[in-house]
Amino acid sequence: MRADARKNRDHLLAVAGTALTEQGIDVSMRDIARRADVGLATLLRHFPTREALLEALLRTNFDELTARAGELAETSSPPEDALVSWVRDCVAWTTEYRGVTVLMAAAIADIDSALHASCVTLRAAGARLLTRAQAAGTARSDLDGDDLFALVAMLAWLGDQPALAPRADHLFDVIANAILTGTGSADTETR
Amino acid sequence: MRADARKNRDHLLAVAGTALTEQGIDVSMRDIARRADVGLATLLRHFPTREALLEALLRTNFDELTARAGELAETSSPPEDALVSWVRDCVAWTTEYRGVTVLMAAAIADIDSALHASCVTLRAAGARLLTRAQAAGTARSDLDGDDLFALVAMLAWLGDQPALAPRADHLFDVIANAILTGTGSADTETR
DNA sequence: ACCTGAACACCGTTCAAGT
DNA sequence: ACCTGAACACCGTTCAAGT
Repeated sequence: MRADARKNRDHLLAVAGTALTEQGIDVSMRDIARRADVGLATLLRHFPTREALLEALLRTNFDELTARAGELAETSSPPEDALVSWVRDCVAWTTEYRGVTVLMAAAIADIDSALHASCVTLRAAGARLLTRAQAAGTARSDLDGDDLFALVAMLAWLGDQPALAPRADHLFDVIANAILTGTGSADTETR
Repeated sequence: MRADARKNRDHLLAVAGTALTEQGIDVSMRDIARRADVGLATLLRHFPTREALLEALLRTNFDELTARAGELAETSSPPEDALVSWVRDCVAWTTEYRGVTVLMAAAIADIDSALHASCVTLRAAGARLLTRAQAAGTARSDLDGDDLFALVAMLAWLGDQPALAPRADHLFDVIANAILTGTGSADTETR
């Protein structure tokens, strides 16, 4: 990449970051280009879709969350605490980018989305923590990585809705509790 | 209202109904007008916003759900069964109108939304069933009408996301179970 | 190589002009 | 009273033309 292009790209990412956190995930691409004093077509040449822009912007966050899952899996703390703590981190992170949850929910099933790989990695990281807690007998045995991803998405979505957000913390506890309720009540309920 | 206007209105509602179920809640108002062979401005004069159109269209559904809550509160079936059954009905209904959940979540806090009153009524209906189950000691005591509304919204939203929908039924059971887990585990968890 | 203005097909809002 | 075309300010996509 040419030096001027690289500089342009970095500048676009910086501007996009503030625009997205301020206005939410739905800011118009035109707006971002305007803020960066750049033609719309230039922005789109660097990042052909909103997903591509987000992928570049959120890569760090995704990597951090994945790394954190790895650390938590190594520690000696109880597996169920590690799991809940990680889920909490995931949900908390999304509040920074209002509306990102819907894009992630779409990306996990869309091979062509620029966010697809990151979402799949995230799901796998969660699945490992979940399996570990299940092996210890402290998480419901009838959940898998897809379920956990969906539960995280639901909680993140909740925080995105201004009218429902006040209940987000409380319902986080309720659902975390449900995940950890153990296999006993799960068995009686699924059959 | 003049007879021709009434006829126009009914026709618009019929067309909008099929358009919304087919394409989801985000169909363009222009599209609906086109389908109805009517100017866009005419559609907007009858229904100035998307919410207004939905309010007219979904009034019947809202009324049915509210009425059903009333019936369930009267029956001799266990209060917890009534509650879960009603929540299931609510969630199932929203699958017919893809995307309606986000609008409802916004409307419950927006006095000016045409959907506000219907959402408030729905929340109250759910709260009554919840209170009844709590009085019987079969639902978590630390939930209120807002929590229940949010939980229903989360489950409805889940069904709206194609990638997550396959888990919707299973997670419905998980969350229904969490609502009914009783006050015991709730107490240990909230303090 | 990289950038950009402009044309395009869309959207919802608004209103003056028609019947 | 009720309807409507048209102008408006937006959006993301696409591409020929510039440096």
